[in-house]
Amino acid sequence: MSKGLDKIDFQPVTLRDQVQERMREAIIEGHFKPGERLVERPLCDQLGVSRTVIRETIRYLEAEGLVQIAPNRGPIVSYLYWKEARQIYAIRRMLEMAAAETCAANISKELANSLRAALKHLNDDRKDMSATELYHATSDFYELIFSGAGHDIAWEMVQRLHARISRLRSLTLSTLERKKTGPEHMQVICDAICAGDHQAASQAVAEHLDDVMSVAEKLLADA
Amino acid sequence: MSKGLDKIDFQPVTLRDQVQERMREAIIEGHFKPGERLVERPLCDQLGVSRTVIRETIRYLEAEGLVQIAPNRGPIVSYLYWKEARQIYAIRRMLEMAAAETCAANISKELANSLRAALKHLNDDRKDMSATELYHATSDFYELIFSGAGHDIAWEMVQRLHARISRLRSLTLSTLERKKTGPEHMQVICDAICAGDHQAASQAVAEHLDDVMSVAEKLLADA
DNA sequence: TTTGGTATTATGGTATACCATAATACAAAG
DNA sequence: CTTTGTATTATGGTATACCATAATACCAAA
Repeated sequence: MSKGLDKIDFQPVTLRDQVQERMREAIIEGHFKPGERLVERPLCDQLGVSRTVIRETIRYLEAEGLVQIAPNRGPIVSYLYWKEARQIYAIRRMLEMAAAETCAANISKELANSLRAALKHLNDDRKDMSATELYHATSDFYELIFSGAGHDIAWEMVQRLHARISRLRSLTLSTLERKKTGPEHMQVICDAICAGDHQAASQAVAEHLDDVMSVAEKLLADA
Repeated sequence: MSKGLDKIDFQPVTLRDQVQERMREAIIEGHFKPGERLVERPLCDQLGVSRTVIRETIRYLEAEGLVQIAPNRGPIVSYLYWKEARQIYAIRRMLEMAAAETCAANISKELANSLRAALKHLNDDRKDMSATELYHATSDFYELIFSGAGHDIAWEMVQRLHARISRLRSLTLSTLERKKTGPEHMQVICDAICAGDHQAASQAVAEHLDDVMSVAEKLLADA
């Protein structure tokens, strides 16, 4: 129990935040297709907010890389080519390997339990989870790894990178039905980290991402 | 020679772009101190633009991590603690090592010449360069490495990370007078890459960053 | 000195109005 | 029928004005 009263850190959820969240989700989930124009005034009507809010949101998403500005045409949903996806996977690979390694080195009883719990939750409820729920559950697992490693900035970057390629995820999921190697890999990763074997942890993450990447590559046999 | 006429890809430099550039520079150069409030209307007056532009700019810089939003107080220049700077250096280290390695593996005569030219420019004109010019010249050198490696997304990330810690740069420069190991390290890096020795290149980059990092650490003996 | 109220300020949010440009449609001329 | 020029429309870009709220500072009273 803390002495005195806890500070109330009520952070007001601004309209912007909500709009940002919704538009980001919409892009990630594929409701807006790559190249699709994001015309401001219709968006205002749809979301019931003013143009200012929409425009600020678009600026934010532009910085995140989800939206591009076509000169004299306005914002469009970013295209994603293999050329870029490949780089994104490579960066994620580095960041995740480092996080797993450090996390394994810093492993504690509690952290190990949290990791196992997250994985168990993911495996048990996999069947009756929507795509978004599954995404969040997986994300929770990885977040534990990054926070366990003290790599919160890297975690933020990974999330952003992930958002940019997440439109592929719907494809990979639907076409390959997750190939079932995903969960296995995660189990191996979890075990290695909990055992404090940083080398094995790093290795397991690398293999997992190589796998995911090769699947994605087959799908993007375009530019 | 291309057949017919080249497409003119005139991208209009919008007001936003200019304001973004100027505010980013101002933060990076330390004209705005960490924690300083960025009050919108005075900024409008100073820059001679409308609030809309300022607000959009702030959203963008917020996504970049240079600006934070204090609830019910508005935007402030982000604080920077060693806890975060350390992570940023670590990430940069990974990305730059990878870029140097790949660049060395892909080395060509022309690329080697460009690299050497960039470094020569940097060394020759070092004395009569302003801090910003020196920054840009250094940046040009690294950009060659990243583009030579085909890591343009990583390059973008490195630039952003660099912006966030660049306020330290003014400190490191002024207090240690650049210790003179910087140019030496860059020479080693350049030589290794041009020789196609990817292992040495990667190693040289790592050493350089370890060095920079240790300098920064001494300065940020705070939180 | 502490309490309480008031005035100011900055912000988030909204609504418009205006202009320049790009796309489109359409009409006129060859 | 094709080409050229023009008019319309949609849109992005910019600038202002307005309101409600929260934070702050300041001042007066107990």
